[in-house]
Amino acid sequence: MHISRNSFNSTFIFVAMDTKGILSHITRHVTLTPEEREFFTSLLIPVNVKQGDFVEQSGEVTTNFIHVNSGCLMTYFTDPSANDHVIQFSTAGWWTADLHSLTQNQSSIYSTRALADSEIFMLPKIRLEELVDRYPIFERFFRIMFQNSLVTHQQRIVQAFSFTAEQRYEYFQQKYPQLEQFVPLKYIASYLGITPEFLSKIRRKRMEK
Amino acid sequence: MHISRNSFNSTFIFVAMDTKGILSHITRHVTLTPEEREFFTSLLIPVNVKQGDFVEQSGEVTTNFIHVNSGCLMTYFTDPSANDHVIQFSTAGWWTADLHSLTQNQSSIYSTRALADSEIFMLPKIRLEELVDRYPIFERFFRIMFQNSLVTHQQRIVQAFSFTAEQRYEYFQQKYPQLEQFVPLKYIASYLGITPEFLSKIRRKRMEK
DNA sequence: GAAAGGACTTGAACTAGATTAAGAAATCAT
DNA sequence: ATGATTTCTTAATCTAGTTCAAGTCCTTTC
Repeated sequence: MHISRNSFNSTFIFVAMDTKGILSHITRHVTLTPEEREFFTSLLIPVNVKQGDFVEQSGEVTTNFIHVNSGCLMTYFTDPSANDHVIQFSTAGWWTADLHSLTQNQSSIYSTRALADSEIFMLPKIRLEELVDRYPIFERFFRIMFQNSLVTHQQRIVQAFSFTAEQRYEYFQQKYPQLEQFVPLKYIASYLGITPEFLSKIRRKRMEK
Repeated sequence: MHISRNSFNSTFIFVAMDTKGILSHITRHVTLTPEEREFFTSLLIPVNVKQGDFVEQSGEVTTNFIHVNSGCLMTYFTDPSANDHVIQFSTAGWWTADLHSLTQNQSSIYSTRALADSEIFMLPKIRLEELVDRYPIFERFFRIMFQNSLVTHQQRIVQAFSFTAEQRYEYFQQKYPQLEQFVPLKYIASYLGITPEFLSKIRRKRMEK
């Protein structure tokens, strides 16, 4: 999979970064004391990535939860025939992580790359463990977050099996209207589980209507 | 969808039921004090259901988490064309719930029925809220359970888009070897996202090898 | 134990979507 | 600006999986 001309860049840029966004996403679900906020933000590692950079690479063991502060990431799976399948796009406010790799300490089958210049926070797994041990309110936050994520995942499974490609495309447009404007169509096709050629046909058919 | 000859049975049978199984599943992930065990089990509503009975029906608002103590349940989605799609089989030790209906108080799009006579525990949502408020260790338990469930859901999405029907069938046989022996093939086909006719063809092809 | 309904299979015709190959349009590097 | 690389589209051909229709076997019921 090739994005722009940028090659793999392992030199992350560390910077000061605004934590308002991430805190407001958390306090939408739980209430935090100033102490909890302070400790939480002290664990975050802010990183700037450029379009095309890898954030995680398949084959390596994942050690971080990732939160997108601005920009957009894409997580994809490369099958044995070397075909890529986009699993998720993550825009501002989203979390992403390979939970299997993270919890089982096994090498990941997913890669995550930046689709645009992005600001992200990395939260190391061991820091998260300290966090929830010390402040159980974060246990609740992640419980709620995973619970909501499960709803989305279940809907995607239902759709994969009961919707046509065209219906999945319509749903995608409704749910993520901003994404289509800057994500290359081939990645959208991959996310929908179809070829770029077939997405092209669907788009033409819909234009003609 | 029709299972055996049993008709809808809304008269659940309440009985004493062994809580060893459910407690051992929980203590695999977290350690409980005797007080926590006691309080937790006091919230559970044991129910016996017969093969074919509905446990939850689409169109109604879900109010319970469900844990299977013995037997087997099936959760399915009925699409606008009245075709059923099996989402999950739940055997002993599994939890099931429509999290969307449960958290948003909206009517469920899923139905859950017993594929065999089963013993289940129902945990009302409001009781769960009391539980996690009082004993945060259960917040952790459900966080871990949802986290693990997400891994499984993610794998199913990957497979839906990158495996052929035959590969999905092979994976299903490996992962749930006991299920094929008593679950009607048409439900397995539905779970795999194919027609019973096509599953038949796959099975024949594999027999000939 | 006959009849009836459901479960599973088989085969023929069909379709959603893949593959291959090529051209057009957009983007990027120098 | 120009050439090179990538993205998107179009069209022809092909295939995995569906639909429809019929037939067999098994289970349940009276």
